Amino acid sequence: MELLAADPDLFMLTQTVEYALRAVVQLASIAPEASTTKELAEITQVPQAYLSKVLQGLRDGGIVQSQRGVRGGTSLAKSPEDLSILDVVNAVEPIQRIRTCPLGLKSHGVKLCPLHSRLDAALASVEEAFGKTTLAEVLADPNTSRPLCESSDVVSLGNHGGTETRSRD
Amino acid sequence: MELLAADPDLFMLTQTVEYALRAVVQLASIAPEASTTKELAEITQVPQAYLSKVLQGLRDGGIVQSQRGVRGGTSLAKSPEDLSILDVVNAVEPIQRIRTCPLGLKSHGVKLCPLHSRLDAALASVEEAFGKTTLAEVLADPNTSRPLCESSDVVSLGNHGGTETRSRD
DNA sequence: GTGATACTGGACCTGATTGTCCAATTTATC
DNA sequence: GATAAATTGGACAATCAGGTCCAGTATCAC
Repeated sequence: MELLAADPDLFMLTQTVEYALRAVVQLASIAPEASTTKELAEITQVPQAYLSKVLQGLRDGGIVQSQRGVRGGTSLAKSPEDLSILDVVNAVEPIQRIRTCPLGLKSHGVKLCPLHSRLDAALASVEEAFGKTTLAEVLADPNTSRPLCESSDVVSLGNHGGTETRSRD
Repeated sequence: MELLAADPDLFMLTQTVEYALRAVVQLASIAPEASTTKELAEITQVPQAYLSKVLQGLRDGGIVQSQRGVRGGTSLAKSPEDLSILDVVNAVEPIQRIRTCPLGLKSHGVKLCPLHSRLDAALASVEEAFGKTTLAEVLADPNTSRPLCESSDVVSLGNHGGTETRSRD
C-alpha cells in the first residue's frame, strides 16, 4: 500500500487547522446541505478517522452541526457569511496572543518587551486578516480556482458514482 | 524541586523558535561579546542542554559563531543591524510558504485556491514583518521594556556574582 | 422492530518535538 | 604539559500532535 507522505506542517498552521479549514470550506460550498464524513474525507483528502475527530472539535466550537444515523452527516451551523476563517481556527486551535511575558518577568506584565511585542504584532495581523475573511468571501473569490476542487475538471477522487451530496427533505 | 510548567506553544511559533529568538536577542544586546551557554540559559530561561542544541542550529545557519574551551562561548556572527528576525526564524525552522496546492490537485499548481492563497497571504505578511525587523531595531525600541530583562531592575537569575560577560582580548 | 447507515467517544499506536545526560574534544591559563 | 572551562555530538527519555480502530448509539427506511 502506498501511504502518501504526510504533508509537512505549514509553519503557522498545524495540520489539524488545515484539515478543519478544508472541511469547513467544502461544507460551505454545499451549504446548507450536509455531507457524510466519508464524502468529506475523500474530497478534502483528510484521513477519515482523523477528520471525524476534527469535526468533533468544530461541532463543540459551534461551527458545524451533525446528524446521526441514516442520511445523517455534518453541515455548517451558520451561513458562510457569518463564519470567518478565524472562527474556524479558534474552534480547533485558538490563536493565543502573547499577553504576558513568556519569561515570567514581572515588570513585563503589561508592556511586552520589544521582541515579544513584535511577535504578538504578527499574531495580531494574522488574527485580523483571518477575522475579516468570511467563508462566503473565500467561495466567491473570482481570481482563483475553486477551493479544493480541480479548476475546470470534475472531481474524481476515488468515490466512483456516489459523489452527490444528500439533502434532508 | 519546582519544575516550572513549560510555556505552551505560541500558536505560530514553536518553542524552539521562541528559544532561538530569546538567545539571539540576548546575544545582540551584548554584541560583539560572547556568552557561555550557561549564562545564556539562565538569562533567557531556556533549559541549558536544549539551548545548546538550538545554538547548534543557529550556528549551522550562520547566525552565531562559537568558540570552544576556556573563555569560549557563543556570539553573533553578524552585527545586529544585519540580522533580521526572519533570519533567525529561518535558521531554526524555515517559514514555508504555500507554493503548491496541499491537496495535490494538479490544476492548482500555479494558482492556489482561494483558501490557500489567503493562508499564504498571511504567511507572507508575517514573513515580511519579520524580514524587515532587525535585531538592532528590536534593541533600540524606545517604547517598551528591555528585551528579556526586568525593566528597571537588575537581572538576578541565580548566577550570583558572575554575570558579567567576557571579552576576548 | 429489524437492519443499514452514520456519528460518538474511548483506547491505542506512532512519529516528531522537546528535553536530558554524558563522553569526547577543543582551548586558555598556569 | 596539566588542568579547568566550554562547546560538540550522540544516545536516550518524555511528551504531544497526528492518526487508527472499534464498540456503542442514534436515526432512517422498510
